[in-house]
Amino acid sequence: MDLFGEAAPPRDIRGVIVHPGLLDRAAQEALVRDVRTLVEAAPLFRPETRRGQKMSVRMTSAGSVGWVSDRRGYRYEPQHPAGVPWPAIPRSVLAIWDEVAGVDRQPDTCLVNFYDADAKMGMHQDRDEADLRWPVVSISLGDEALFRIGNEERGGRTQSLWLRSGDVAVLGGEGRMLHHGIDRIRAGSSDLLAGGGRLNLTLRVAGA
DNA sequence: GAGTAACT
DNA sequence: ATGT
Repeated sequence: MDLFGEAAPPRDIRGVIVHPGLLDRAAQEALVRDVRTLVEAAPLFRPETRRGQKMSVRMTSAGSVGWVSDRRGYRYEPQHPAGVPWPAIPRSVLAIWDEVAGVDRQPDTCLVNFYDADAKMGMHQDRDEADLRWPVVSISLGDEALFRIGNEERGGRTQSLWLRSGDVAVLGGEGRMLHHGIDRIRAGSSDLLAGGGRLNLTLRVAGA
């Protein structure tokens, strides 16, 4: 099986490297099976911001820590909000990191974000990690998503691109601290997930 | 579509 | 301010 037969050369958007079609259909289906198992152990929840507003995405995590947000702010926690440990990061997911991250260290957390047709994610930076030099790897599964990439400072010019199922993006080097977000989901654009929607897997090194 | 601001 |  050709897990990493790239359909097109990687693209560099302001230091964010996007590998279009890195994952073939079989690899995508295997990932979805692993994520379903993961979500059975650590159910999706809807986080809220510090001001108590519900986010539109539902999320969970795998790894030694998981990202959470509530009125106390953003942080990595060793347990799911329900009080259970996060499940292990699936090997199928770690293999993708090994392929594209380009560093001699494994991630210690995998954030699982589920976007329904109406879900969005505002522009933000990934900055809750102890060492911001490690790259971030983002895997897209299911419906297409309009991804916006901005600047290190808030505001200014941005570039948007559609992320498709099987695409893998790496935020490293110059791209690591850029603001980014998801503006829109193109409902019905993929049949990978039976109920529709988009799964995004974000691999990070959270600890020191 | 993209950038800014107001508001909660 | 990972909000609308």
